[in-house]
Amino acid sequence: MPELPEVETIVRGLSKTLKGDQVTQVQVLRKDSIAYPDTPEEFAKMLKGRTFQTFDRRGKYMLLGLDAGAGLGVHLRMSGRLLVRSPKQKDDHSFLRVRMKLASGRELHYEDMRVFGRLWFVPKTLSFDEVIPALQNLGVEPINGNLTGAILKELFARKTQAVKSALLDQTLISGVGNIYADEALFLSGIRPLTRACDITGKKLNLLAEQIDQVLCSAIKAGGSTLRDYTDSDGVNGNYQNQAWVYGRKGEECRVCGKAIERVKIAGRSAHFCTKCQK
DNA sequence: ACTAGGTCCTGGTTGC
DNA sequence: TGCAACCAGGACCTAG
Repeated sequence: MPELPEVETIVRGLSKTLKGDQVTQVQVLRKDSIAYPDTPEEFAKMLKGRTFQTFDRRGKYMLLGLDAGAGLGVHLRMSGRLLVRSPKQKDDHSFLRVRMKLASGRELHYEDMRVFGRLWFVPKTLSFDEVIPALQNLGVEPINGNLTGAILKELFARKTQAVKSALLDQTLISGVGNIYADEALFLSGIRPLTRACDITGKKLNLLAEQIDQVLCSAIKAGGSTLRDYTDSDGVNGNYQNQAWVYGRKGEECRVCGKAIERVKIAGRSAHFCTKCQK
């Protein structure tokens, strides 16, 4: 499940390999994967002939700028992948949802087992924000020092929900998902069920710092190794091997040795250490 | 205004 | 061994 670091890694990869390449043919194999325009035919027709120029990320959204003022938005959700493939490669295409043939002779594949991810074509007459309304409501980018304890204090001031749920709310903070939320809470010594508004200033400073830290470390490591995640070259990242709590239910805490607990919070699993997190 | 829960989707896991 | 039921999870929608 790609979160901010994985999306950032993919965008950086694509900017190196895809810049200047042109889409010569578009094949939509699963119409559900297209969020805009309404029909796959329109999507294919509009995207055909466009050239990739810029590569940006906002939260977990990829924003790819095309020539003639157009754009392509991509959200991978759970299991989406955006991969540059050589047509000679004998890959498993069972999850291929959109195939984009390129002038370079390569193919850009959108693969997505669970079909939760979406692609948006952004015509020159509209902005990314207009085509993908959720972009307008995204919260603060939590890396590069953007997120501070003071900001968290303001965001959490009236939030009675569990801090874990607040961290996953993309309108508060954009890009944090289940893995890094659990990891940042562990590193901050905060239990995921703590009400967001009950966390003190000092802890909020630490939490802001750890969120930034854990995301940047993952970017440096090339993103997480997850069930469904690979970068744009199809190479696995390697962060997961270092996970403190995520996916480690019943295993020993790397700090104190106590068994890692897992609970459900608002429908999401949360992993934590009862001794290290108070 | 805010929060919790259901929904989508499919391969993997669990349980009978 | 075989098969059905259940599970994971991000964002969106609805209900309370």
